Amino acid sequence: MNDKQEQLNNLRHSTAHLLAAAVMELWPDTLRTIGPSIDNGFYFDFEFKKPVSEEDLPKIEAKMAEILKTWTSFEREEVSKEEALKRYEGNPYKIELINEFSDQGQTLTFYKSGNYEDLCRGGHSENPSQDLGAFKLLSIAGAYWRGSEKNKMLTRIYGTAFPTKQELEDHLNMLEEAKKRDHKKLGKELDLFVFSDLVGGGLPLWTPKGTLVRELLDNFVWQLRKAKGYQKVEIPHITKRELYEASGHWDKFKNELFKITTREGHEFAMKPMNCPHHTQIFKRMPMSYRDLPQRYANTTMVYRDEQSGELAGLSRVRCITQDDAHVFCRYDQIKEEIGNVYSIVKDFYSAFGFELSLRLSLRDPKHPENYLGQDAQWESTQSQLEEFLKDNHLDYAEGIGEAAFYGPKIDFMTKDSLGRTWQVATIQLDVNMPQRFDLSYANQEGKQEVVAMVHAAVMGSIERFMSILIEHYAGAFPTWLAPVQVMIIPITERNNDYGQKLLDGLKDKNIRAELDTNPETMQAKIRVAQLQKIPYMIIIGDREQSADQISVRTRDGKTLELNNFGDFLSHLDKEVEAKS
RNA sequence: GCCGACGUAGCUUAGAGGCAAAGCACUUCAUUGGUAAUGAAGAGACCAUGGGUUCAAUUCCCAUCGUCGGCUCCA
Repeated sequence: MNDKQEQLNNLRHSTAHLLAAAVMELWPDTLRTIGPSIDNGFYFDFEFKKPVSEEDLPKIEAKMAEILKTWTSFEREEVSKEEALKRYEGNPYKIELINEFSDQGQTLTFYKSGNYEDLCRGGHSENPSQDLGAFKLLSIAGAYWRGSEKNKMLTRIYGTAFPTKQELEDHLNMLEEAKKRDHKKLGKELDLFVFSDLVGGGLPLWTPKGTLVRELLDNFVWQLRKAKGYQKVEIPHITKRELYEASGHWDKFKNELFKITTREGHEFAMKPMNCPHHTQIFKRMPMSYRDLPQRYANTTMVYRDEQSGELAGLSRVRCITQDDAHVFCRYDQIKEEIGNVYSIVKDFYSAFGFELSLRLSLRDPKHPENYLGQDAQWESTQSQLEEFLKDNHLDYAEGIGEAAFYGPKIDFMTKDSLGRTWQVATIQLDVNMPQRFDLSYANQEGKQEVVAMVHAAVMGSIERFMSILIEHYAGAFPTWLAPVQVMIIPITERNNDYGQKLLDGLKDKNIRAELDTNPETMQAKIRVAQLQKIPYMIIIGDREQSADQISVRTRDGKTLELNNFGDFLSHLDKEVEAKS
């Protein structure tokens, strides 16, 4: 962490103290817990005796400003366990922390400014009354004590703080801007997907335009995969319970499965993932070492019974379209296959100018019961992924406990418009499923050996990828992805026939074009096309028609320097080919 | 699932214990224009659903469903 970041964290942590001080003055019977700095600000968790609401935030902010005047420093004080416990009589949260810290042999410290002091390990602004002040309380939310749903739910107040008012204002403006690119809002405005109360929450319905974009994306992934020797497979969306008992999914995820009982009483489930189905395709006949790798690609929906409170637009749904693939290979082929997947992922995301961060998702050694297989297996698969990352000089973070229950992963993450991180692509190395399903091949000596399985998704969930893509482009898709690429706008009805001729010409070249013959002004038609973020508008009046020419406006409001229809077609061709 | 906020026309929103409003979109008529909204008229609402309080509930209360922001979970 650099100095600047540390100073910012200190500033925010100090502002969190200030928040707690204000709350304690306003409602003295409140129980304080903890208040760290976070990515874009800070929070503080309280147990209020009387509920507070967002309407109270201005009042708290005013109190904070008042108290701040008296804060000239943060004074550190070392305190004995007994003394610390005495200061927090009646606050079980602080008592729990104090006992825990002192059991670990930590020195207990308090930090005091003005009349407010709090148990705290430090990291504060040196001159609070000068440095603090550019802060804003943002929202109120519930949060479990210490992040466990077994614990009591506390009230969390989120806020943000910056060194200057200007930076605070810029940040708040950014949040406003982000709301405008919210995929839920744009999805409606651009007519990409809808939800229906009758169909149910978390089950998006895709409109013609949205479906088109999904298909274009999936085709792009397929082009990249095809070049690496993948083959398409297809599977049913339900299966007998026994398949998941064999895979281990039933044990681990039975509560999240949509279950079906047939009229004869047999138990089926909607598939929540595809790997077990794919194993049965591999298993259809004896395989030789010469047959490997078998690379199966399958874009298909999976269904998971997510808790209702977790659903969020397209980011978290109950039916997920995965662009899934499974590679069954020999152990000596693992490295190359992982390299192939990585190269597909890289090519795919760079076409959109996405920044990806990588995470090596490892198992949590403290909870072996959450994972299949033996320690030695995990050490081997984890180190293979790590080696791959190092060999390719890739920056990554380690995610302990982020592995799948059957194997470690390399996860690719990106952010939405509000800066929330989401996982998109994933590469998973799995030696457990092949054992469980007895997936083997005959080696050169004719002996049976177990295969390794590489699970790979490029977009991950198409729904989630769409949400991020919509926000990334603020709805203005690049031309190759735009549902409507060209809108033809005749200035008067006299020009409609000429417009139709141009439309036919565009359709002949497989360009997605429409003709706006509404009896509106040209300005109004331009506005509609503009709001739909259509990349190109062909505007034609008597002038263009008589000269057999066109005038082309882009959605940036510029006019293209060409007026020959043929020139425009080759301009489009080049742009779509370049995929940018 | 948990905490909190919110559900009014296709969309965005106003409203108040006593006949439910506006803009956009839609339909019709007029207008035929030069790079982000031509004008007029019309139609469109079980005010999320189910209970309760009240002479009277879209408004107040309770429950359910849904959405949003978090928390938890995420193969």
